[in-house]
Amino acid sequence: MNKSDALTALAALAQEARLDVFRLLVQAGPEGLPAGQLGERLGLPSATLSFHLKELRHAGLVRFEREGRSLIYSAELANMNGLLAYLTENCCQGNPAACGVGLCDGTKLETPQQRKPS
Amino acid sequence: MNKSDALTALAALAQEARLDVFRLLVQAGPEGLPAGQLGERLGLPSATLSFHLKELRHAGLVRFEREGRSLIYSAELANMNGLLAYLTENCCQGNPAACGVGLCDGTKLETPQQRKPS
DNA sequence: TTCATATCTCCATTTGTATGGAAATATGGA
DNA sequence: TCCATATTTCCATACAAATGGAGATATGAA
Repeated sequence: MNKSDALTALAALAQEARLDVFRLLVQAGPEGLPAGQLGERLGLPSATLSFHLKELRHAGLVRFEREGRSLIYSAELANMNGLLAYLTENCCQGNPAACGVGLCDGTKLETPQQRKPS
Repeated sequence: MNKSDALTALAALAQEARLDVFRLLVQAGPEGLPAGQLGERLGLPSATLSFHLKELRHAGLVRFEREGRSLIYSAELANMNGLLAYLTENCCQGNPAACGVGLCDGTKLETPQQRKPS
């Protein structure tokens, strides 16, 4: 995952309809869901849904395959993971053990350095 | 993490300067970095940097504390983790073991359902 | 071939975001 | 008190993204 891909993916997810669609597909898993069902569940007009699905595709976050008259969309989990890894890369000066692997929470550090919220 | 917070955080990260700033702070860890050093390392004019830091703050992704004349910014790692958790919530029909915990890659599924990319 | 279904593309309108110079504010030192 | 430093706020300009109706396209069934 490079910076440009990460930016495209983040921009794709930074939109309510697309975030909803993506999370629904993540939850659906590799089986995926047909476009029509996505639109129905989320209450999106077809033109709007199609626009957002295209954005998600261009961002590499979903794929589709045709099945009869339906297009079955599913999440690109590997790319999602690449994005998460990009965000957390070298967390805490490359000392991931210091703040928890994968989900870095800083709580295990010896000097928690408490700070007031801004 | 609710949807609205997730959207705000994603929108904040979907911008090159802010993504750079945030990753630098994630890497710096709880010690953080002064605003000036961020601007210097990333080549951002002060007004531009300040604008982006404000966005990141409002999104709950960074905090700051004053130290003399400098403002020391650091990443809100707990909120970052909340965002990642929100994205991967109920991955693969709530069967996280099926696709790897934390970083869900789908490779461990019994029926990988290979699909052509779109 | 003709029709119904599923989805997409086109496009005009509306809305929101990024940029950076200039001036304002806050802190600490002389 | 006055100045230098660090950072912010103000603001005009420029650019990008979301929406959804109408019509186009693709598939399968009769």
